Amino acid sequence: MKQKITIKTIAKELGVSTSTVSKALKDSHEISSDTKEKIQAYANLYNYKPNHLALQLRNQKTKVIGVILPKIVHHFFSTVIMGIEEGANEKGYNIMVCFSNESYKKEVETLKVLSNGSVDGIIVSIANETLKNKDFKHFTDLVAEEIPLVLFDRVVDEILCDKVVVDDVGAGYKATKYLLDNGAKKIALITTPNHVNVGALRRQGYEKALIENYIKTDPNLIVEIDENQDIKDQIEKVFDKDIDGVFAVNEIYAANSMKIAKERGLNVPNDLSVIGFTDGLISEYSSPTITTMAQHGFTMGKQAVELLIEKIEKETEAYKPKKIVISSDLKLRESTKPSS
Amino acid sequence: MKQKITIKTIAKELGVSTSTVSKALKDSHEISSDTKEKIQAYANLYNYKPNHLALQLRNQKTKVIGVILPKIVHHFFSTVIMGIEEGANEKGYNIMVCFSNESYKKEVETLKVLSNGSVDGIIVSIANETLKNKDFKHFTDLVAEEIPLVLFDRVVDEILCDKVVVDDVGAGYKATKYLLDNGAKKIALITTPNHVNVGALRRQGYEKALIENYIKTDPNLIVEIDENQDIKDQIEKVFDKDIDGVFAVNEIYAANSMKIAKERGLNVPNDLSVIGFTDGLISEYSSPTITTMAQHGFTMGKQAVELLIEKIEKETEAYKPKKIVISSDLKLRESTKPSS
DNA sequence: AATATTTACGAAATCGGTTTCGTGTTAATA
DNA sequence: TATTAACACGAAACCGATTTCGTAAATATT
Repeated sequence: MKQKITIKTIAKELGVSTSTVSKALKDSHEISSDTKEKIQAYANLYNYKPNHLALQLRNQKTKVIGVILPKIVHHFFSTVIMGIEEGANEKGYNIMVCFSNESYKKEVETLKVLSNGSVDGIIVSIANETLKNKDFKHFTDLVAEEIPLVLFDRVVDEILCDKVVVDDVGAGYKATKYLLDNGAKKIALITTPNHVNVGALRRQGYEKALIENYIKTDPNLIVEIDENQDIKDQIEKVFDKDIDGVFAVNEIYAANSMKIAKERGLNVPNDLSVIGFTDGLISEYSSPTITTMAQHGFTMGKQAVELLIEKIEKETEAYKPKKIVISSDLKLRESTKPSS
Repeated sequence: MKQKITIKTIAKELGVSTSTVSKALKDSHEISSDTKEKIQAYANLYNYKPNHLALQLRNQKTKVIGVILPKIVHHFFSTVIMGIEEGANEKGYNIMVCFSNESYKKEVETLKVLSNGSVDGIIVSIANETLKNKDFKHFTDLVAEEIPLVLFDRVVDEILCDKVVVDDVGAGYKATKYLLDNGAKKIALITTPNHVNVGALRRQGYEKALIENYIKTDPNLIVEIDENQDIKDQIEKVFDKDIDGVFAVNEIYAANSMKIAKERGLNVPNDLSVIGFTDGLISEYSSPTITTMAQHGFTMGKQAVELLIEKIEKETEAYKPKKIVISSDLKLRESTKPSS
C-alpha cells in the first residue's frame, strides 16, 4: 500500500507542529485563518484522511459492531443482517460479520477474537451445537468483562444480557390455531430437536392450541428433524399417518412437506393445509405458494443493534437486561384454505 | 466496558518495565524463566488480552478485509460471503461486511469509510446503479491509492484490479445450447437491462448458441426486466408469443416463468423447458425443480479473498491484474427434458 | 508606562503495545 | 587477576492522532 499522508507529513512540509495541523483541520479558533487555510488546502490537495486506527486507539472505541451468525445462506439470517447493518450505519457504526457455522468451537474462537478490542459490542444468535451441549461459559465470560452483548432469536436464560426474540410460543399457537379453525384436526408438526429453543417454543404454542381445542397431542404426528440426515426421508414417515395439516417450523421443512404431498397426490390446501415459518423466497415462489409465519428479521436486526448501541454509548451503571419480543404474523397464501 | 488490564498494569503491579512484560509474554530468551513465569502467571490470572488496536496501529495492518455487496438476501451473494469468510479465516483475517443496496451513493460512502485504514483490502461486487451511470472514480481512486482491491461477478474493465468472474458468455451459451439440443427452437431470454454486465454477457452466449444453430435472434423473445416494476407482468408478455424454451439469467426470473407457465396450463418440461441461473433454494424446491447454471459462489468468494490476501501480503512491485474465470455448470433437474 | 488580556502556536502526554539499544551484574575465559 | 562474554532487564522511540497546558508576542486596558 502506498505511503499514506499523515499529520506529521503535513506539519513538516508546512513548518508547523502536529498540534497546529490537528487543530487547523478541525477548524479550531486557536489557529489563525491564514494558517488554517494553508493547512486545509494542503490536506485537501494530498487527500489527507485521518488514520482510523490511531483514532480508535485514542478514543478507546472502534465504532464497529461484531455479529456472529450460525449461517448466512438462509433467508431469515440474511434479513436480520440487513437490519443490523442499517441500524448500525444510522449511528455511524460498521459491522464485522462472522459465522459460527453452528459449531461450538468456532463460536468460542470467534467470540475470543472479537472481544480483544476489535469491536465495541457484539450481537449473536447462538449456534445449534452450543445450545445442545449447554456450555455458555464463553458468553458469561463476555458479560463478566462487561463487553456489550445482545442475543437474538436463539437465546438462552443462562446468559444475562439484552435479547431480541420472536414470540415463538405465540407464533406456534397462531399457526396451529389457524389450521384448526379452518378444519384441520390431525396436524403434523415438523420441528427441530428440543435443544433448539425456537423449535421447542413453537412446539409449546402448537400444543397449547391443540389443548385449547380439546385435541390430544399425538407424538406420532411430531417429527424432530436431525439435520445430519436426509430431511425429506424423515418427513415422509409422518405422511404415512392420516394427517390434514402440517405446521413446519421453517421454510425448508415446509417446502419438503409440500413436495411430499405433491408426490403422494395430495391436493394442497384441499387435502392438506401447510404452514411454514420464515417468509422467504421458497414460500413465495413455491406452487402453491406457502402460508408462513413472517419473522420480521429486518426489525429484529434493527432492534438488536439499537439495544446494543444504547448499551455501548450509555455508561449505565445499574442496568437490567431487556428482552424485546417481536410478534410474528401469519402471511396467508395458497397452501392453506381461506379464512372461514 | 470494564477497565481492561494492560501491559502497563502488569508492569506496575510486578515492579518491572513494560518492555520486560512484553518480552516475557512472548517468551523471549532475554527474560529469565523466573520473571517469565511470574509475569505469565499474572497475565493468565487476570485474563490479559493484548489490545488489537494498539497492535494494528503499530503494525500498520488490521487483518480485516472489507466486503461490499449489492445485497445479501440473495442466495448467490450469501454463498460468496461464506467463501470469503472461510478463506479469510484460514489466513487469520476477519471480514467487515457492508452493503451498497445497489445504490451508487452508498457504494461511494462505504468505500470511503473502508479506505481510511479500517481494512487491509477490499472485495466488491459493483452496485447496479453504478454500472448504469458508469462512474467508477471511487474505484479508480482506490486503485491509485494502492489499496488492494478485488472485484467479483459484477466487474468492469475500467477498473484495473484483480477480478473473479463467472464465464457468463460460456454459461449463456451452455444453457441455450442445451435447450436447442433437446428440441427447443423458440427460446425466450429473460434478462437484465444491458448495463448489468452479467446479463449482457449471458445474452451474448445465448445469441452465440442461436447463431451456431442458424437461428435468427428474435428481439420479441427477449425481455429486459426493470426491477422497479412488477417482474411477473413483464415476463407475461413473452408468454404471449409462441415459445418452447426459457433461459432466465437468475433464479427469480426463472421461478416467475415457471409460475406463469403453470397458470397458462403449460407442462414443464414437455411444452416448455426452463433453465435458470444461481443454484439456490428456489430452484431446488420449486416443482418441478428447476434446471440451473450453478455459479459456484463459494468458490468465487474463496478465490477472491485469496487473490486479495496475496496482494496484501506480497509487496509486489510490478504487478498485472489477474482475472480468474470460474466456469459454471448446468445442473440438470426437472424443468428440462433429459439429455438426448 | 505598567499591567492585563488576547492571539497563535508548540511541547509533551496519552492511547497500548513492540523493538532497538544501552547497561549493570554476573559468569566464563585468558 | 584482568578481560570478555553472557545474561537480564530498562529507557526510549515509534505507530498517528488528540488535547492539555504553557508561553511568546501582540494588543488592550488602566
